[in-house]
Amino acid sequence: MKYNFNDIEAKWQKYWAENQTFKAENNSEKPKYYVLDMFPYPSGAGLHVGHPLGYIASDIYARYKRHQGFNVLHPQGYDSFGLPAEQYAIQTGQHPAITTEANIKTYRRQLDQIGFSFDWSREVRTSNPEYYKWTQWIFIQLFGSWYNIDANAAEDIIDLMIIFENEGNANVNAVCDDDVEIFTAEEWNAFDDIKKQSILLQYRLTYLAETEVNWCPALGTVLANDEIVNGVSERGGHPVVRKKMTQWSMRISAYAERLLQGLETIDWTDSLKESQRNWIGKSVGAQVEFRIQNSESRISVFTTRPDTIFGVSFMTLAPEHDLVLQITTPEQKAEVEAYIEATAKRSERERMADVKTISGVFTGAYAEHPFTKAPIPIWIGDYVLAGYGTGAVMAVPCGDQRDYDFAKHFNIAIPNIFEGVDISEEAFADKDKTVIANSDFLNGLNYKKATKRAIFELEQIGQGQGKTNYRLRDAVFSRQRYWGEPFPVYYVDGMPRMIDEAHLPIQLPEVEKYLPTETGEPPLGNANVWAWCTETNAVVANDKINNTTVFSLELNTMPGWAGSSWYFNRYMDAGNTEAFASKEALNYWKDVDLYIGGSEHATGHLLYARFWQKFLFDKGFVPVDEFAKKLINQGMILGTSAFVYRVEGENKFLSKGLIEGEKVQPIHADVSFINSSDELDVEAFKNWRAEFKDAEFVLEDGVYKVGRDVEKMSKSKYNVVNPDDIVADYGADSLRLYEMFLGPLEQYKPWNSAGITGVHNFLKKLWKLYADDNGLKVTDAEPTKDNLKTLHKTIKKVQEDIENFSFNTSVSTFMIAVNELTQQKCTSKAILEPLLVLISPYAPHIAEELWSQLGNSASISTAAFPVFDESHLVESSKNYPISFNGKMRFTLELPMDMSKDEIEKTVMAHEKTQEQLAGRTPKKVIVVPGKIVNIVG
RNA sequence: GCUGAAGUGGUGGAAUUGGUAGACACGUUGGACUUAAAAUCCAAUGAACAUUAGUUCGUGCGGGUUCAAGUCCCGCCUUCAGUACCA
Repeated sequence: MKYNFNDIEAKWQKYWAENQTFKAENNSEKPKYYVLDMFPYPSGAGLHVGHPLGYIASDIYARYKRHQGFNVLHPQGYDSFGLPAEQYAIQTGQHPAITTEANIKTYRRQLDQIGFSFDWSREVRTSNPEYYKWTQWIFIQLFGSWYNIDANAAEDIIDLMIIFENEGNANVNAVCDDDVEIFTAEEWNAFDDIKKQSILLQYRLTYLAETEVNWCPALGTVLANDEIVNGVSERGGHPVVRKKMTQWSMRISAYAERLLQGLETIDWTDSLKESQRNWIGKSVGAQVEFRIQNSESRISVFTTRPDTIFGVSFMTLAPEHDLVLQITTPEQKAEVEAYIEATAKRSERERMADVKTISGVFTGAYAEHPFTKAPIPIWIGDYVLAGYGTGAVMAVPCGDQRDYDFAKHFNIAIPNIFEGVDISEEAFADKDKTVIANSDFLNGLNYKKATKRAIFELEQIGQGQGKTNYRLRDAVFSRQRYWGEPFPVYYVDGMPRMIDEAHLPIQLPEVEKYLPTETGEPPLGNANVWAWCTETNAVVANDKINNTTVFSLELNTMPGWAGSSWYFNRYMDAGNTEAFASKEALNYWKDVDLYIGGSEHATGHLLYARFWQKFLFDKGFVPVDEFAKKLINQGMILGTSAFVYRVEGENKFLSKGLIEGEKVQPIHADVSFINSSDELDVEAFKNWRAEFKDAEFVLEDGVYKVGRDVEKMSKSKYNVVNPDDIVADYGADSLRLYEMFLGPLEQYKPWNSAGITGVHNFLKKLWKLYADDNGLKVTDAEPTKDNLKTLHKTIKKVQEDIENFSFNTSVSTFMIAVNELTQQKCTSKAILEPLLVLISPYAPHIAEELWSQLGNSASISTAAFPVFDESHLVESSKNYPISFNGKMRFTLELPMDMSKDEIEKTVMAHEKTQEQLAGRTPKKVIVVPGKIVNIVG
């Protein structure tokens, strides 16, 4: 019998699929366990060896939990809406659905051959209408809800309307737009429908609002900040302008505090929680109102240092601030307008990057200090961001370095309000050491007391109150793209209405072109006929052929994170057509027990998903308000790129050792042309591309050496290693073991195919332990003491490793176990059978094959995890290292049951000890039973 | 700047949390088998000196605590990741 991995793996993959071995049941006597991977976007390039890393880890854990007797849910699906398929459609005209379908086929084939224990009967695809029906449904729920701060939960918008009808909105404590007007019940009832709708929109959890965005006219879409480089689009280099657009937004800010608090209840990595905390950016302080001289308006500022209110010597407004043009004096008008224009030209990113330049303009206007009534000059400056707080600051130069720098630069006074502190060189911002001076009623108080007092006094005169501010902004939810979820929205008199749930899903219409329309509408505007919606249940909608648009439909689509914000709930009951999942399924599975994925989603997907989950929880649709108990970030597997060096201006390549002092241009060479000694297959490289065909190669020692560098694996860097090749050459089990063996799961590490022979050899040795040319070697022989010791040592270590997610060390443990058992010539079934169960999460195919060879008819995945028995590890004696002054000298074997005193006596009487002491008397003897004896002196 | 993580042989990485540093694997060297190669097996492999024992030095750097420090404390350096004019 030979270890023929290709046949074995194909055989068991087929068996698992046919027998639905890993199908999870929605009700079971067993305890539930839900292991989830972040689902992939099926890109056209297929999988590289880096992608399966997290899936292998989660698969090991899922298989382990099955052995432990859990009912394990381990699903997989596709985040199948996304930009690349749309880009491809723009270039080729091929419908993104076709591209996506083809890519998914490739992904599925690649995943299948690695032998994952996914329950494919629950597969989800975010681009399937049966799936996005429920994404649209959740959107409708958000639209129909508002956030009640008193209840600290989302509530039905109808309840809010009832309050408005009965008592107006004066006492409503809601998260809503800042500029909501106050009205009485009578006023509300007198409003017309449009007015009512526009007010409600200011309360809804998803709402339409004018948002300032980066608009790229050439691409016809909004760009995120990181898609802009030096003021032009990253893709194509087209100009980008700041533009106000009406967009859907998600009122995630309503959940800021709960998103922050919830972090305490979940077992996620500290770095990830910290990222989310920073992103939410809570700061506690006060909102202060400043009167403006000769004006009815007031400037509202947020400050974390109300204790320094007497140190204010100027105010700064963001250039975009609403009041700027209103308060600017005629003398300063020209200068201010020039400044505003200059800053508007710079992208937000440029402004952020350039922190050193101090710029600003005096408006000519003065505010009035709330207590001293002294005039305070009002400036504008681009170091104040319109998007944070109120877009205005009270500048306290003695207590804030930026204010200090600004004051110095423009020669503004810097009054000192701190006791015993020198501020001639820099501002003093140490809250803990603060004692206030020159500040009227705050004199002599520390930071904490002064803050409290200042807020109290501000409240007394009606010019401020305590306030908590969050950095977290509401999330823009509209995209001018084709390949995303359509909104279930139509417009009547400019007001959005939801399409009745009965008509969901609103399917994507067919379009000729995937670009924006000539009139600048999003791609969905290209649809000739798109008929869906209903006011009085009649079919009405955009129909360009008959020109019968009755109610226009929303033409934007949802962003990529819409579908991924709730998919974990869909897996619980993926086929349900009545609800996104049944109550029974949701109550049974509840939440994800273990979630594995990349840390790059820290402030995107993982925050939005928590937000939606909390919303669904508030509305009673899900039983828990955090969707994932534990989360692990797998590191990335990087590629080792290879470089050849072309002499500039010539078609001549120098070997790595010869480039010193030469002007060469490094060019990526495909890593498949490189052997394990970094030598280039020159012929293969020449045939790669026409431009290299006639190139000259300067060798060293008869070979061409390439340079190497570790980079992200990517097609464009020609450093991609395809798992298909590894599986063909070494088998899926080798790939699985090797990916784990490479290093700690969370770590970033380069792929290096050279080492895979190590784990492959291990699998061959494992096979040989069970079978040789004459067939199966396993017997019913009684296990020896050594056999049992090896087995139980391995059980203990492997169990600990899996529970700590140190999968890399258990691979070593297996190697040691197999080496020991081989040396012990172990053939005992009582040892070799449980050993297979230990190995099967890591290398399921070989384990399953040998398991069946041993005469088991059911899959190994139904076997129980072996029980650790400590008694096999207890020894009768132990080698004690004997050290003198901390330096190891020799070891002595002593019985385990010896007492401390007896050990000391025996050691001191030993001839080697006497030899070492050479007649001297030791000062001290330290005995640590089971560990070491140290003789000092 | 801030936050988080990490610095151990030629390489990837172990070290039961303060107890014989370098497990396991790759690589390298030597050997066996073979006409030869591949495959397989065996041995050596942190450094220096001694080449028989052995000795000394070694976990980014400098201190400290301890009988004993990769591990704990203080002060630095470097790398990676995230984030950034947040009032």
